[in-house]
Amino acid sequence: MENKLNKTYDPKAFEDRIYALWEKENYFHAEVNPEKKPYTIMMPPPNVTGKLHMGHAIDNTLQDILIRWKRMQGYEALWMPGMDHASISTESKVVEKLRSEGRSKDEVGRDGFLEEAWEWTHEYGGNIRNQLKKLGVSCDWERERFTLDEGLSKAVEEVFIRLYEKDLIYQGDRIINWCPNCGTAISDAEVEHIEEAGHFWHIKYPFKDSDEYLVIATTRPETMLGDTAVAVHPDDERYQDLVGKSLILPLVNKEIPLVADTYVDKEFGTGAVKITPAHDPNDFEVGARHNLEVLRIMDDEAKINEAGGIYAGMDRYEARKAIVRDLEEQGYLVEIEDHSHSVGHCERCKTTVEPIVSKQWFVKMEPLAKPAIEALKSGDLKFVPERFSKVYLHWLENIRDWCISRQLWWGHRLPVYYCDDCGEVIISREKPNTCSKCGSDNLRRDPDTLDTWFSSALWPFSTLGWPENTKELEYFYPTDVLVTGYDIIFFWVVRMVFSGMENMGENPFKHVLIHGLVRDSEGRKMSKTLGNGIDPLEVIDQYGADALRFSLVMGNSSGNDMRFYYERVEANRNFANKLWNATRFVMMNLTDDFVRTESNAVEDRWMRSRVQETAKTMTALMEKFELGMAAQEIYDCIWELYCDWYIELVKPRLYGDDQESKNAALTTLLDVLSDMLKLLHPFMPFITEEIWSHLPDQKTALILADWPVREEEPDREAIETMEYMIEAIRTIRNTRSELNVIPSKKAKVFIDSKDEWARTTLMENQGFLKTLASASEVVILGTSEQMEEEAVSAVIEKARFYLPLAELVDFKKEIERLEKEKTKLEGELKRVNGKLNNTRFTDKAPDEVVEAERQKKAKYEDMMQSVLERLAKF
RNA sequence: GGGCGCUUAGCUCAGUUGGGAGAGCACCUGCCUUACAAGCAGGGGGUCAUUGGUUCGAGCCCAAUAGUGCCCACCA
Repeated sequence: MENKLNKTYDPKAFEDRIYALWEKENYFHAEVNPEKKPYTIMMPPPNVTGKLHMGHAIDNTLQDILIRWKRMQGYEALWMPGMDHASISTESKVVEKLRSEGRSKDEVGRDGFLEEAWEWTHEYGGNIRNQLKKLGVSCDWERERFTLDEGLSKAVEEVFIRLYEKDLIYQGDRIINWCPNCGTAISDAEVEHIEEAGHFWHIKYPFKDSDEYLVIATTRPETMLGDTAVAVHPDDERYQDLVGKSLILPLVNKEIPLVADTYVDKEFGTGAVKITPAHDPNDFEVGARHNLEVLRIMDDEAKINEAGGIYAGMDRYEARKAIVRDLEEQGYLVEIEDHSHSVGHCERCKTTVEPIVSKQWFVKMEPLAKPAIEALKSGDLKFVPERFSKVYLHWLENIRDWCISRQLWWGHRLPVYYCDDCGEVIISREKPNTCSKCGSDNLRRDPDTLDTWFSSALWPFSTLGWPENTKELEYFYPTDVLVTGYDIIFFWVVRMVFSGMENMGENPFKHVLIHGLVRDSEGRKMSKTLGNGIDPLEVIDQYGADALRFSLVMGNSSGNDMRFYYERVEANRNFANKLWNATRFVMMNLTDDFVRTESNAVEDRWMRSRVQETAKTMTALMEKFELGMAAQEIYDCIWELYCDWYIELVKPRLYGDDQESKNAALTTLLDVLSDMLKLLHPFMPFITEEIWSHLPDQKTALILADWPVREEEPDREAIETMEYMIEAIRTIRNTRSELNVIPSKKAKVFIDSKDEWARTTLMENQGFLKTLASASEVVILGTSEQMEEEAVSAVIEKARFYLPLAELVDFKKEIERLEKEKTKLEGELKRVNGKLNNTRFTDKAPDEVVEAERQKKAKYEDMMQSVLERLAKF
């Protein structure tokens, strides 16, 4: 066995090698195994052509921590990876590529385009996979799926058909959000509302049969070309007599009616609203109630169409200018008011979306939303942190039908056929040869594809083989936890839940662990346009994946955003280095004559107890998804307890002649190190596995090791002793440091104590005072002995130390220090007594709390007495 | 308009059944102590936004206020 570690921690030297080893040994693979309990996580599939960013990094780090931990706990842990075809995103990239080659979609045709898209997918599809591997993800690559796989496509088709047969999918002319740039309909969730400074144009609409007119206000004057009515509130006295009369639509010179509808807010503006059914969702509803004509005045590129008369051919903003100008020239424009309002933008390309009436396919949401709401309310589905369930509920309770058809080619094509002879709509798994109604063979498949989220909604079961009744589905579904950012709750979490409920009859995951965004150091969202994104791969290259992972987890709480600081990564790299060197230290002392030796030394028992304590605390935290706090636990255990204390405590034994004691110390060093590596492994998988491989007698890889929680009572006596010794060492160090005594200058330590236990403990463990508190000699003062006054004193509970540092002793300073200590103790005693003298406290507070206060009081009183005795000498 | 966060040391943040305020970084002092200067030992620094309430006891629970950020929404 290679027994040497390089002198410095260099993650690049082993991270790739370790990952390759895990992969080669197939450690990430999970199989249906009736002997074990399953634990399943579905990886949110990244866009196939995407590039790893900090969002992926935090999301996958959290999942990897959970899956590695559960694997170690003995679960059959499946982490299902895969990628998303990302229709709109990929399609626009391919279109862009064609354009750069001087070609276009129409030119290459549908089949040609899909060929290009597949090529693109294969070219870039591997990138993010390899980038994820750099991060250390232990997902089951053997099971990797793609949303356009044959199996997943079949699932999509099946769900579409089943929903259609249940009347939960329908086709209709409805107002949808149209992105003129992407050239497709998008769903409500894909619209981003941004508050913008705009205007209110107040416009006169004259009555046909009189000189009177109404003033309406609009933020989108160009839509007036499609006005087919003006509406007022039925109870509005101002307009009671006018309802039913006709108005002349300015510029267009068309007659339109004045209708009454409760949708109108009497208080808002003039109380009269222009109605454009084809370009506004509310107006569409009003139009439907009053049988108004739905007049579409824009084409798919948001240019005014033929219906717009002289404005035809103009872009919507051009038309707006022209119309305002013409209104003003013709005396219809009353006023232009500044007005700030929120405007919908395409979530992907940021183009202002145009509400347009269009024939599209929709999912009827209400019946699907109900079970999803119930899943949460019954406690079957839980958000961590809990507050996000409110977001989830609010969305579901106000949900509108989901527009699922997209005018794109890259995606799952609708299993819909139209008969060009009789107009029949046929939904079919296979392309029918003839029309089921008229027998014609003049059939045409719907050119549209489905919203990408329609397929990702099925991810938790489609990846396990649904609609086939596979053994994987039976075993791994429902999954245990879904990890994702809060920005994806509407898009994905909600849709997975109702899809799971509808198709599997079971909610797809028990817990949803929500994390926040990784922001830049100034708190801004990382974005391409701002150029403030930090590339995880660069961070890994510079500091290693373990340091990055730890930085994304330690000291963070779920659901909250975090700022990214290189300083933090550096600190965590230093932590890795610390562990590396601690291991090196242990290995250096492992000589050939080492044999495992049982140990009874108090510091060994103490260290073993403390690491068990850490293991138990971490487990409890991780069960509550408190990964940030669990990380803090192991960090402190390794750095503070093991490196700063334990290693220093046992050094004399390692350098001494007592081989048995040395072996016992080494045994403890190794055992504890081994437990700590296990505990740290989910968080820092690379360095722990690498170190592990250098430890003696390891039979399996660390990734397969057991989670080191044992049924063991902590050694109370060892803990009490060591805590006392640590306090003694700290107090002496303090005093020396205040006097600027360098460690190399040793001094005698006299112990003055009436307490038998304290005297014994300090004397039995005087070695610690010698090595860690620079004591040249430790001496117990007899009861009658008087300490020379040329000594500095230090007080702890049950004992007083004298350090005879003659030339450094300054009575004035000594008195000052004692007075300071006295003041501090007075404060503590005042607080403790205040509590204990309050009968309401002693009566009502729990016994253990009162008892703890009594013990503190005894301790402070003891120390106070010691301080006063010493002061009395001067 | 509705909802949800946040406000704790100079900076970034932890602090989950209410019981003596923490970490990392930064700062100051002293150490090249044979694992580690990517280190060691020690130190300074907080009326936990404000006000009121509940409680023997509040950073934590409740109410209000202020500042700040995010999400939702069909305010023409």
